[in-house]
Formats: sequence, C-alpha cells, structure tokens
Amino acid sequence: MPELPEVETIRRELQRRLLVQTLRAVEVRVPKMAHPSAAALRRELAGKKILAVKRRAKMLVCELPGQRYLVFHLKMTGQLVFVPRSGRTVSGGHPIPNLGVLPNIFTHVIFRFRSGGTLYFNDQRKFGWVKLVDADGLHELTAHLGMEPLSGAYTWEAFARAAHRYPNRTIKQVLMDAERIAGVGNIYADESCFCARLRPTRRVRTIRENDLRILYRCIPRVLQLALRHKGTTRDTYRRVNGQSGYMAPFLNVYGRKGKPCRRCKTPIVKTVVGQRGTHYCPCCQK
DNA sequence: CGAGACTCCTGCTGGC
DNA sequence: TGCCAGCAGGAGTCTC
Ligand SMILES: [Zn+2]
Repeated sequence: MPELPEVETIRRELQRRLLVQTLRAVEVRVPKMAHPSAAALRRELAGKKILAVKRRAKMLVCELPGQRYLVFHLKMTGQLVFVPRSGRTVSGGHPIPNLGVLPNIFTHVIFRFRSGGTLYFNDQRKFGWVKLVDADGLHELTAHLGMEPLSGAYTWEAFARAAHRYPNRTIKQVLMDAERIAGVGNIYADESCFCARLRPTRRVRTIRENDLRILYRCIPRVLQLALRHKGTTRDTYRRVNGQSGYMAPFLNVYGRKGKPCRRCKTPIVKTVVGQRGTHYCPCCQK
C-alpha cells in the first residue's frame, strides 16, 4: 500500500506521538510478522524508549537506546494506528473513526506504552512485518536501497545514471526499482509518468534526454503533492489517527481506467508493466 | 547478469 | 441480481 508519501506521513505522525514514549508490553498475535521472534520482541522491548522515528524507502525505523532499531514494513495493506490513553473502551477495544473498534481481526501486533497509549499494527494481507535489529541488521535492510527522491542525493546526474543503467527496461520499472530510487511505488510511478507526459511503457533507450530531465523533476513534485495531502487512500491506507489521506481525488491516472483524462478528456487506459497494473493517457503521454 | 513469473495472504468488485 | 475469477499500495525468490 503505502508508498513514500504515505510512509512519510505515518513517520511524521508517529514521531509526534511516540517520541520518548516508553514501551510497556508487546503482544504478537501473528508470529510470522514479528522478527526475530515474538518472545524476543516481548523480552527486549519492554522498558525501551522511542528516541526517534525515521524512514528509509518504505520502511519506518524507530530508534531505541543501545543501537537497537524497531523497523516496520507495511507492504500493501499495513496500518499503524495509535490510540492515546483510552478513555472508555467499547467491548474491550477502542472505537476509531473510520476504522471501527481496535484491536480488530486485522490487528496482528500490539505495542502498549507506559503513557496508556497503544500502537496497533494491522494488516489485512499479512505481508507486512516488524523487525527488531541492531546496527548491522539495519544496515542489511537498507544497504541495497537507492537514493531517496526527496533528499540531496537525488540529482540529475544520479537519476540519469540510474535510468541508463537499464536501457531496455521500461521507464516505469526504473522508477519502481528500489535499488535505484527508493520509495516510488505503483501509484506514483504512473502519476510521475503522466506528469512528464511519458508512457510508463516507454523503453529507457527511446527517451530523449530532455524528456528524461522533465521526468526527473516530476517525481519529487508528485511525491510532495501527495505528501501535502497526507497520502492516497485507495482502500486500507490510514494515517496514525485512523483518518484517510486526501490525495485520491487528485490522482490523474492511477485507478482511473476508462475515466476521462483531466487534461484532454481521452479515456485513461490500463495495461500491465512488470506484473503491475499501469495507467496512462494515450493522448497526453507518448 | 537480467527479465519475467511466481509467491506470500485476504477481501473486494468488475464483468459476465 | 448473484457469483467468482481476477486484482490489489510490495518485494523476495526462483527459473530460464
Ligand atoms: Zn490526456
């Protein structure tokens, strides 16, 4: 689900909520999602403070004392929802606007804090995970990742190098290759291509340098717009307070198959690139 | 090495 | 109207 703007939105909200809060207890309901083990999380997290919440690609990294890191990946349908000290509870849970009562059947790991607050890790499809790692473990999780498109590492030279590395790939595959560019997923790859008026299906070697340069500038623009709107809720993505993001109505192509292009009215078409649904305007994008 | 298919899991829905 | 194959924000692994 969440791509860079959604994960960054969650990071900012978690940072505000969890900073310097102390963990009290951890409940793991789905062991396969917790690493190295449910027992290790229970044992090693109790009493630990959250010193910072950072993001790398689509991972959230909670820094703990002693070079320990609690890392989350939400994959397609993961949610992190924080409920401050519960007032009254309903049938043992916390009623959250738009989400119903937590914990629910999709709640697989629960973090309780000394403050009385609770962080619920929900995931409909159970692809997500949480890992407690040391500095080496964090390095293993992040070392292979490419540049952050909203960071200073993202330069035209680096982008052009990343693109030309695989001239026979489609441009969308380059945008979604986390080893080159971190955090761009299916939605914002399509949206960035629309912004640059390039079909996601175009092979890199056929793209003129100037068009590639336009795409280079489109990616951060698209991501920043989504960030300002707190991300795209298609289905399960939620902010830390349970609210949906506001970006969905502003999408130009993703999920708009058959709907008129906002620019030229031509129906948006859908195809497949790298086993992923791919959307573009056949008139505006060449 | 690179490209593409398959896999993990569950719920929703488009199209018949 | 009802049903179900196919599809869904990600990414690791396997084969060719
Ligand atoms: Zn158009």
